[in-house]
Amino acid sequence: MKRIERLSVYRRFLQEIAGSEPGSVYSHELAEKTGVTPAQVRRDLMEIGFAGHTKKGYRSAELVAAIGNYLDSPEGDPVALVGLGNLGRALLPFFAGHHPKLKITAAFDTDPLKTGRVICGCRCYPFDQLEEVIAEENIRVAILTVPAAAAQKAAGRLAAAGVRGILNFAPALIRLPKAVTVETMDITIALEKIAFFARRSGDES
Amino acid sequence: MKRIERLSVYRRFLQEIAGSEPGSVYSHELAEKTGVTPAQVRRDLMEIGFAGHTKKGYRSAELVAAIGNYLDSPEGDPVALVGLGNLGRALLPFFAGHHPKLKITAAFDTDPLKTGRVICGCRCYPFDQLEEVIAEENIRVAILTVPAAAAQKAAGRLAAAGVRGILNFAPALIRLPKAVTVETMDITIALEKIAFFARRSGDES
DNA sequence: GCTTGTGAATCTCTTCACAGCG
DNA sequence: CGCTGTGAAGAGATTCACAAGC
Repeated sequence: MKRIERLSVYRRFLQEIAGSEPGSVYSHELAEKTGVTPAQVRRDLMEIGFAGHTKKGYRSAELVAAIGNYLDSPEGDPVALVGLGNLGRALLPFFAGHHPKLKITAAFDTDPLKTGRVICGCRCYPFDQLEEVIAEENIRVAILTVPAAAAQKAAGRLAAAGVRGILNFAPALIRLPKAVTVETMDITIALEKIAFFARRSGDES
Repeated sequence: MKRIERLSVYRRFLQEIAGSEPGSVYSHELAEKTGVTPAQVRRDLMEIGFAGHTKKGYRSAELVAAIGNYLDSPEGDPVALVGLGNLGRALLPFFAGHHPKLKITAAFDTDPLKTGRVICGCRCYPFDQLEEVIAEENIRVAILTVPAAAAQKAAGRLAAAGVRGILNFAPALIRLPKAVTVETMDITIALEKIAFFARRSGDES
């Protein structure tokens, strides 16, 4: 559902301007600043049951709260990071302290040189302890940054351990029961797509 | 267009199994292995004008060639990497030598400590030389891994320098003339979405 | 005049289902 | 038979367009 992503984007924009604005936004402002149409903004907010006021728009602070109420789990979600290669290690500082509800609290790797440490406030465990730690910390969300060949197996273990959502960076198809949400961010495929469209538009050379 | 992504995925699968297969694939095999429906596979291949043979499926080697012919620019595309923070540096080894058509050939950063070097076969330039190097190497595709606050400005310079497609990792809306393709991979928003669905399914605690 | 809220229309993408063929 | 190719139906998501309210 794309609406969920848009709601995140609306919220981020509202938080960025918080303080320096009159307390309300119109659908066309929100739309303009987030790259969608005004009708879409209104439809999205309607869908989560948030009402505005004719002529006065939507109260910003309340809207942020409403979106948070809709999207976030109240206590926040601990996140596991599986795979401490280049990409995995780069993601740790990306999230460290940046998000109020999502925190990477445990990382896993098979390489003993990488485990036992604490990086960016995140404790690194050997891969063997995956089930144990996930159960202990009640982790439901994971980021997967292992090599493609190891992805399906790791994902299966995550799901079996209780994880319900996986953000997968490995260029591999992951097959899991549909109760588990898997979103694959495949950088190579995204680049191939972009190169394709880049070639299409304004082809000169 | 999602079809482009699926074609990339089909190709990758076919390349992975190349050699260890009978030379042909059926739409249902390809579908099964890439997570789509057989009808979709047939429709996609039809759309790029690749014909199979009733009862014998699609010739693998020719299909790979047809997809390549459709997707790739024949000479390959040099890619610029803008921003050598944690994420940018992690992407260099990710691509180094892994893709026959897409190679990161130039990287840029404002920090003089990071420039002047060659990392993973990619030369690092100061940000000032962006226009110059992009013109010289005829770069059309870029990956943007600068902080959100710098993203719009950097994207604008890239577009002005001739870049036609940008893969943006900065959590920021980028506004450019529509002749430039921008695809934003927003990790935070993807995680928020996954956490949302993770909470929805199998909610127990 | 300006907004929001929303049914209806539209557009886009996916799947169905079957003719045609080896 | 079992498979491809594809028109037609279907499902989703987006936009239109306008009533209602300030």
